[in-house]
Amino acid sequence: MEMEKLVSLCKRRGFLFQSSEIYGGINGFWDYGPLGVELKRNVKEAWWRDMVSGHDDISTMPGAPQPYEMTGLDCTIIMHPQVWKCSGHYDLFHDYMVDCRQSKKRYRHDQVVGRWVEAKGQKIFATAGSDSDQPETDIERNALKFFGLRTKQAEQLAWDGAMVSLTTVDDFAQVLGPDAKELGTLTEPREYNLMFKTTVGALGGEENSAYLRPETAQGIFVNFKNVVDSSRVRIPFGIAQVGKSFRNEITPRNFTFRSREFEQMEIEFFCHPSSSADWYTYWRNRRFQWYLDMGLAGDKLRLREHHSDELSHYSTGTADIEYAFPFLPTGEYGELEGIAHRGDFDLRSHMEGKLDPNSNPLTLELDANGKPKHRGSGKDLTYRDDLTNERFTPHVVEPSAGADRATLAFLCEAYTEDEAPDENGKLQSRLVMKLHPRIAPIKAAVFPLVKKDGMPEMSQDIYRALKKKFNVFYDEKGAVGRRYRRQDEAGTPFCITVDGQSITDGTVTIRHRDTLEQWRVKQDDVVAEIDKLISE
RNA sequence: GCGGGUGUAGCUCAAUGGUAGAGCAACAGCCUUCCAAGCUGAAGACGAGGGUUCGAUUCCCUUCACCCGCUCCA
Repeated sequence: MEMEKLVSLCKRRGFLFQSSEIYGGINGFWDYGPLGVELKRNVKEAWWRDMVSGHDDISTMPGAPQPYEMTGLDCTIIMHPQVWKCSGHYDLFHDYMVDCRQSKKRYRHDQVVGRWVEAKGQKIFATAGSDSDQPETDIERNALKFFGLRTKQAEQLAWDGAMVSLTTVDDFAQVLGPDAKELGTLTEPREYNLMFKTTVGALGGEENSAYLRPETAQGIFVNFKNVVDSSRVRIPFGIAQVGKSFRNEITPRNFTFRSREFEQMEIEFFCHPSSSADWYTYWRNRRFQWYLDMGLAGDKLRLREHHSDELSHYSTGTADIEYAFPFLPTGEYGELEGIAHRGDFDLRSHMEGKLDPNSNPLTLELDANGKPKHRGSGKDLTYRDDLTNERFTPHVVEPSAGADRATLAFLCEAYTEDEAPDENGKLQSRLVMKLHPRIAPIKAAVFPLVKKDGMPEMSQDIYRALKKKFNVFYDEKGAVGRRYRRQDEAGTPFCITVDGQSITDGTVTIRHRDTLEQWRVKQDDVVAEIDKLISE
């Protein structure tokens, strides 16, 4: 399937539009149209229903170590800036970069080092990149090469001062980039802030800076104590949240796959350290099965367990659920959801302060003065099991899913071109979105076969009866075959048609989107029949 | 961020330095008793900004977006 065809269909039928399209669009932002909003809502509601509100707190789920509780949360997009400092996002997302126009390489501004040097009457700042093992040697070699000198002519280089960072240089016109042959190929340092920055308060300056969350997870961690204190949940339990997150992706691409504003469906599952590995396995398998149940099947969907050398040392497991999106090269997969065993990293970070992710065991990251780099809340986020009287910092298993990515995968999987017979029995091409009935935007369409003989009236009665429970669509215009085809493109799984026989015996036909089969049911049974068909 | 490509109606595509055409879709009617493309009618577009020109959708510059390849991806 070619991606352009799906993009075209999404726009034509109102699944997805480019954001701000009348102004030329904005890179990395997408809008859901009338059909798309229903689809995405259904995806999110199916997730919430299956993971949270429909979860059985009493029974032991297959594969789970024991019964567990699930609860929800909806927290703000803007939080205290310290949240992101302790979580590690602030440091990781905040860099000044310079690009070399000639070598196409990109460097951290503060990690490029160099020396002022003069030869042949010209003074330049020769540099070496941060990956250099011997910066002094590399700087000299680059300078010699630039001036067209041999190694034995090194005495012609008149050095001015010691090796310093590029941050001390204002005029880039005299800078020789680490991999450049000419001067002035480096761009001005640009701030790469992967978090969206905003200002709180109408008069806010820099000290009032805040960030749009790059993930929903941290809101759950900082509310962990609130939930425990207010809801009578006991460990093990999970807190779920669905909501928007924002990341300044460097290269948004591939339709909605890498968007700058996107929606996450995340669970933070809190458990005793001794059972966290079992819970990790449970969630990994549970989440994989969910996508299978929702219609992503075959070898396009896979569960990829990270190798041990990919893992943080505090994690005993991470797995990605991946889908072979049509815009990716053959054999490559894109991430739909990551399930991570995160140990006690997150709760400890918000108690103690930003932890050094390279330390083992984990310790606070300190600044140049030996003080904590980012101070934590100081609040006690440990948990006391009042049956055993044991106090511990819970471990966390995090199934983190992308709502937009899941929606996109369902759209890709559903897109089907097949053949169906026309009125003469001749096969004609057909475009059909084979969406799972649970997520289909429209559950059923109701048609009078022709617009006379009482068929519209009977159809409208059925439409109204269905509308009380489902999103259904009524259409009486044009040839019935065309109406079927329109619903096929929207992914409507069932079409109900009132024909001549309906008027005499009170039965109507139900047509199945994928098989084109039709069968008759009594008018009074239509709602129950559709309900049954959608729930299957 | 770099290189290449593409931007004309809702979609797919034409043509042109001198008022932009078509097919399909959509809309209003007509006709139709089960699987798109029957009849009639009306409607709808040169991504944005600037320049050259008497005149620019066309030539030039800038910008925005999309696609491909690199780069990046906590």
